[in-house]
Amino acid sequence: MNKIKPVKNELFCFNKSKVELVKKKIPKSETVNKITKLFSVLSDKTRLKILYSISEEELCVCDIANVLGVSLSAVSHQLRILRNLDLVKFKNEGKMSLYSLCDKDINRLLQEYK
Amino acid sequence: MNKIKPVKNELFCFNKSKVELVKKKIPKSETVNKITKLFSVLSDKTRLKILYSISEEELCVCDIANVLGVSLSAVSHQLRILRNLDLVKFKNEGKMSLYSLCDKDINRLLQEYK
DNA sequence: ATTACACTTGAACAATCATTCAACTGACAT
DNA sequence: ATGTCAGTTGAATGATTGTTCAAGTGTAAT
Repeated sequence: MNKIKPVKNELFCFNKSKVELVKKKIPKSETVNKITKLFSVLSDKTRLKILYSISEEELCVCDIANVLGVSLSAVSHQLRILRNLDLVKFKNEGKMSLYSLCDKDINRLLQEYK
Repeated sequence: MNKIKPVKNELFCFNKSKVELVKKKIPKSETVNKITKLFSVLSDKTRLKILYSISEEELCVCDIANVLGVSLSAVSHQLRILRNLDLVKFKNEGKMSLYSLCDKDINRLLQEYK
């Protein structure tokens, strides 16, 4: 109690040579960004379930909403995010939009962790 | 403008039999939770870089902080999250804590997306 | 005992994000 | 042309989350 610690306690210790070596093993920031972005998209329950839903057959937005039990709007918002990452594709059929998975790697990943 | 739409616009369309079929293909909610939790942990740059740093050799917290260029405190907070998911293990050596990866699957995943 | 060191931890803050609501668009049927 | 249907979109809101700051451990050396 009442100890005084005037200086920021963020200082160095470290094994400099080891640190320099390890630094080289970290992927470049562009790669790190891409990976975290992908995992971030996969880290939401609604989006993950959407991907499972359309992994084998294409579905309209309304069907997806019914499968998941969430609102149309919520699904549509999440589909946009999935589209932005090129994880899903869609085609218009009459008034409906039919969505399907368009990334084989993702499908493999999904099946692997199921 | 000024159109009046009194009712909620969340209503049904859907191919009922298809919906019921697809519902069965979605992993049970416990599984979905586990998967999203894992991906969520992997979706942060700091945590991802920590995992890359200690994927081959164990490091003390301070060295990790120096590798990433972030504060000790930030690293420590993130290490706790990684510990909670059993992705990393650590041992005390004198005053230092040496952290290392303890999940082979994760290491494979990291290398695969690098 | 005291001090320094290598962390850990809780509270606070700002930023990000998922969902809802309401309005809008574009296609189709009448 | 009007209305309905399937979906999109923007704004608002509440929740979650990453970092910082400050204080607190526990170990080891003096």
